[in-house]
Parts: sequence; C-alpha cells; structure tokens
Amino acid sequence: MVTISDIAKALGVTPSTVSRALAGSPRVKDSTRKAVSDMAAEMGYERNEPASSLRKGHSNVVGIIVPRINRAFFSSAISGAETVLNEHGYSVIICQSHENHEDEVKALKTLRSNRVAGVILSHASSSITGDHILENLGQDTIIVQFDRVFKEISGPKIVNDNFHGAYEGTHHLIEQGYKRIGNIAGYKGTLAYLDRLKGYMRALTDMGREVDDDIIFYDSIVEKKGYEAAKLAIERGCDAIYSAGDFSALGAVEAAKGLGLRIPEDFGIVGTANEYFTSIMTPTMSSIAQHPYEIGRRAAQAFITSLKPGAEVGEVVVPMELIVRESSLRKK
Amino acid sequence: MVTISDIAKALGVTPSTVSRALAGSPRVKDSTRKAVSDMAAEMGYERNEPASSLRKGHSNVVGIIVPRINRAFFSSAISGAETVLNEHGYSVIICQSHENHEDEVKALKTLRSNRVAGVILSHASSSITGDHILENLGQDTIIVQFDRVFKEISGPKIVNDNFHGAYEGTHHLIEQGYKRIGNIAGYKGTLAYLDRLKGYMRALTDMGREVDDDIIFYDSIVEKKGYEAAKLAIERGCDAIYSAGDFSALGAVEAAKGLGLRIPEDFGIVGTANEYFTSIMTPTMSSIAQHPYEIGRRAAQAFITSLKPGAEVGEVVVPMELIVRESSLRKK
DNA sequence: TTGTATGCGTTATCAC
DNA sequence: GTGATAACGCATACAA
Repeated sequence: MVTISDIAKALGVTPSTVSRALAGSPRVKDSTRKAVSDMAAEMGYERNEPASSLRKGHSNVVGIIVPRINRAFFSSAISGAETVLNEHGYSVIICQSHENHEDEVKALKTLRSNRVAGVILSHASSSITGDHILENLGQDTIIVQFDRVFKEISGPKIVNDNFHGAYEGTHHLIEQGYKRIGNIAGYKGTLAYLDRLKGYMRALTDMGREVDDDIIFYDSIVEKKGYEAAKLAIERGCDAIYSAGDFSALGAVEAAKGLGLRIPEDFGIVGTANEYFTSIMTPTMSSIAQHPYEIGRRAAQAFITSLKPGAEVGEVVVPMELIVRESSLRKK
Repeated sequence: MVTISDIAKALGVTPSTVSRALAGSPRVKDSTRKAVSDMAAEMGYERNEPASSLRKGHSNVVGIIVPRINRAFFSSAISGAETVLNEHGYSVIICQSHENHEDEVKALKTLRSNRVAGVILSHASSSITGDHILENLGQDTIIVQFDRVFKEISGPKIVNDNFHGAYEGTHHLIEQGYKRIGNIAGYKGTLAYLDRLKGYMRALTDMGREVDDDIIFYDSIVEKKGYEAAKLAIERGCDAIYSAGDFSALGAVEAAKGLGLRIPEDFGIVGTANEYFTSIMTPTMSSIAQHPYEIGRRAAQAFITSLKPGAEVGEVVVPMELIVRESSLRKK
C-alpha cells in the first residue's frame, strides 16, 4: 500500500505538502499540486480512510438507519441517497432497526463508534421519542431525518406531503360519487399516518361530509388488517375506503370481493404508496404515489448542504401524486 | 469521548491491559477483565473504530456490492447479510454498481480505502471477468460472491440452484400436458441464466422432447422483452413458456392474452423469482422461488467462517422451489 | 499477568 | 509555499 510518505519521497518533498496538495489546499503551488496528483495516480495511491478518520475525528462515511432494508420504500430511498453521497466522496453504512428501539440504539452506537460524518434515519415504530438519537451521537454529527421524523429534533427533515396526498385521494373518491368513505389509517403514533388522517378528514369536511370515528381504523397497514377493517367498514355502511397503505388496501379489495361487491361499481378503493402490484392486480388499484428515490436524494443533499457551517435546510416536503386506476374510477 | 486511557487511569492500570481485557485476551486476570468491562460500561466507553482499524490494518466493516439496492432480490440478500454480520460485530458498507463495470471498480477502491475486512458481491452484468476484483482488493480481504459469480475467483460462492429450479418448472409444464415449451432465457453471458437454460433443456430431453433453438430467447428479462419473445414463441407454435424472470413472464401473460389465448387452458406460463405480484395478478402466476434473504445470510456466514485461517467454504447451493399457481395448472 | 515502547497514516499547528 | 513535529486512539512485540 502506497502512502503519502512514499509520494513525498518520490517527489523530494515532505508528507505535509503531499497531504495539503491532495486535500486541495490553496497554500500549495499549482505546479506542486499537479506533480503530486500525477505521482499519486501513477503510484496508485489511495487514502487510508481509517487513518484519515482518526486524525480528523470523523470519517467520510454517512450512516443510514431504516427499519428494514428490504422494503421497497426504504431500499429506494437508500439507493437515492447512496448515489448522491458517492458523488460527493462519501460512503454509506447501512443499519436496520427492525422496527426495534433497542436495535436502533445499537445502530446509533455503532455509527458513533465509526465516527460517521452524519446519520440519515427513519426511526423504528417502537421509538416514541428521539431522545436516544441525540444521546448516542456526537455533537457535530449531522442528523437528517426522513419519512418518519421527530419534530423535536432539529435539522433537516425530508417527508412526503402526506396531508395533501391523502386529501387528494379522499377528494377523488367523493368526486366519483362515493357516499360513505372509511379510512384504514395506520398506527396512531406515527406522524406520517397522522398527516394522512388529517388530509382525509379535511377532504371530508371541505366537501361537506361528516367525519365518523366509527369508520376510521387504526392498526398496522398489512393485508390482513386491511381485510378486517374493510369488513367492518362495509358492515357500517361504507361504499369506499381510503387506505394509508397499499397492502391494507389489497386486503380491503379482498373483503369487498368476498362480500360480493363489485369494484369500483359498488365499492371504491384508493391505497397509498403505489406499490408495483397495484398496476397488475385485477382490478388495477388507484394509489397515492410516493417518491422514495427522490426522498433519499433530498436527504443526502440535505446532509451535503449541512456540511457548510451556517447552512440550514429545515423541512423538505416531497409531493405525492394520485394515480387513478380502475378501483376508484366509477365515472367515465 | 472516553478512551482506553481514561479507563486505565480510573483503574490504575495501563492502557495495554485495558486493551487486552476488552479484546478478551486470555493473558489477563479474570478479576481485571471484570473490573475493566464494568468500568468501561460505567464510563460509556465505545471503541474508536478508525483508530482500531488503522492499528490493525483492517476494519470491522464488510463491504457489499450489488448492481442495485432497490431490487427485491438484492435488498433482501443485504438484509439477511446485515443481520448476521451485526451479530458478529461487523458493520456493512453498501455500494451499488448500477450494472456498470466502472462503478464496480470504484466501489472496490472505496472499500479497500476503508480497509474492509471482506467484500460480499454480486457483480455487474457489464463485468465480463473478475480480474478487477482481485486487482482492487487487498490480498487478505475475504471475497464472498453470491448469485452472479466468477468461477475463476476462489472463495465462497452462494448461488441459487438454478439448474434444478428451471428443471422443475419445465418438467411441471410438460406434466401438465403442454406440447411445445419456449424459453425466455435472460442474458447469454450470465452464469445464473445459463444454468437455468441448462435445466430447461435437460427437462425437455429427459422427457423425450427436442430442444429447439428457435423458441429460446436471449435478452434482458424485463416485461417488454418478455412480451416480444412470447409473441414470437406463439407464432412459432408454442403453447407454454418457461421464463427465467417474473417480469418477462408477466410480459408473456400479456402477449398471450392479447392474442386471445386463455391461461392456463391454451397457454401455460412459469416464471422465476416469485415476486410478490405473481400471487396477486389474474391469473396468479406459477414461479420458481428463490430465497434471497437466506442467500444473504449464507454469504455472511461464509465470511465469518472464512475468518478462521484454514477454513474453506466453497460453493453453497441454495435450493429453489416451484410454486404452482393458476398460470400453469391445467389438470385438476 | 502486567507494563513499556512503538507505530499504524494522516492532518493540523507551528515555524521558517 | 513548504517543512518539522506532534497527536489522533489503539494494539502488539517485547520486556519484566
């Protein structure tokens, strides 16, 4: 492995000069810089990152913590973030919390141990507050939150425009002539779901409808729960459902079909996330698309921006987009 | 940040003793070890990984390189690997090659720069040989390949049992009474696809059928290509298709439907990968399931095993599993 | 079983 | 604009 000392010797200068030249310091002659970078290339020099990190007190690595990597939303967000960070010379360490608070704490400790320059995270559903985040990271570690965020932690937050997304989805169902629209609302504690709920409610009241708590179902947005919620909703007179997730919306489709209802004629459904299967199933399902890759990109950009002292990013709201398909299209 | 020196001072011993105690060296008194670990916990000590890595010459990090993170197969594999590696005290750096040879080389350089202990990788489709892998990694870096592997590179290789998977899928179609079975075969250069092709051929010959190159289609296994291939196959008299991918199989479904064929009565289809949508579409699609999470786990275990000098892992073949659904089930 | 001494490769602070 | 020097925190070879 070739070191800066090797380059220095080959060039008859000192390691300090090489280090400065490689770092692009203005305090080094242009010709020297050129000579150094040429020689570095020729000798196949590559910086020893651990040494650099030790000396500088932080690494060129950004940690990303998500509940699970193998979920379309998160893997796309990571993909977007990784692409941007690489362009800026940063690598990415990935940690999964498995929706588990303790694992999340462990991940934070690991990242601090590695002296990461920043952390991009979407917290576990079992993390109720963000205290552990600040406690387990260094003071100068940049924290970027996305999707699931704690308002009380300062710094950039990249989120879906959940309110308007849900608003549009619900509004669309009303426009299509559905009379009584239930809501599969997701976990009560999670901000993203709360915003979707608010959008749903606002759409109802804006259109002169009543909000009825009996047809709002709080729970995990998995297929099975969606099925159960939809059955109850139908019992309670609903002719449509807005679901905060696509999988629960899929469950709702099955419930409606099981009860002999035709979709969209008798029962309308709009889901959220625009999962791939929504465009393939029969009938195809309307859904509110999120843009996870873009969210990941924005999160990484927020990190890069935050590197400059004094720069503030704040909250970035990424639009969602209603994709109308067969499951909610009653009018022609 | 508390260091081993701080602990040493607090305990009246030297840093070396603390270092040894923390590393679990046998050359330290039990009582001392206990005192050290208690004090470390009390003071909230966490190892400075960059310092440790610099000293040791390698880090507690494993690099994973995949074409794209946001593909179900790879994100699941990463998830499995990450889970196992974390249990053994390793972190994971993720790199994407974007199917691009140059990006893959860059990733290897980055990982070497970070002095990773090992690399787990599935190469880009544009990497024809594995030379760059050895060239850009340290001698003692453990290399584990999975899914797409270069035989010429020694070390553990974790692969699907592509041959038997494709064999079973094809065999099943024959058993169901389909007469002329085409093949959407994937890229010609990739070993995994080649093995599927061999399985397909072997099933045909075992059952006394001819292999006809006119109904084997080599190309990317995306929906569009599957559509085109299936149209040709049908023109050429096929009444069934085995596809090396689910998305291309989906294209085949559309082609058959478009030509007025009923599935499975007139046309049978078996895909590969068992993507989520296969169980939701109409008709549901038979597919040969892979087990990416398990493959990731095995890859990580192979790395851990390879840590012990002298231990050899070699090739691990993970079974695939035919999931029969409506698209190929003609007999009752 | 513990202590002493040294160096991993880089960068920052001085001095010139 | 460049050089000398020190220090980041840890792990090991050697000595005791």
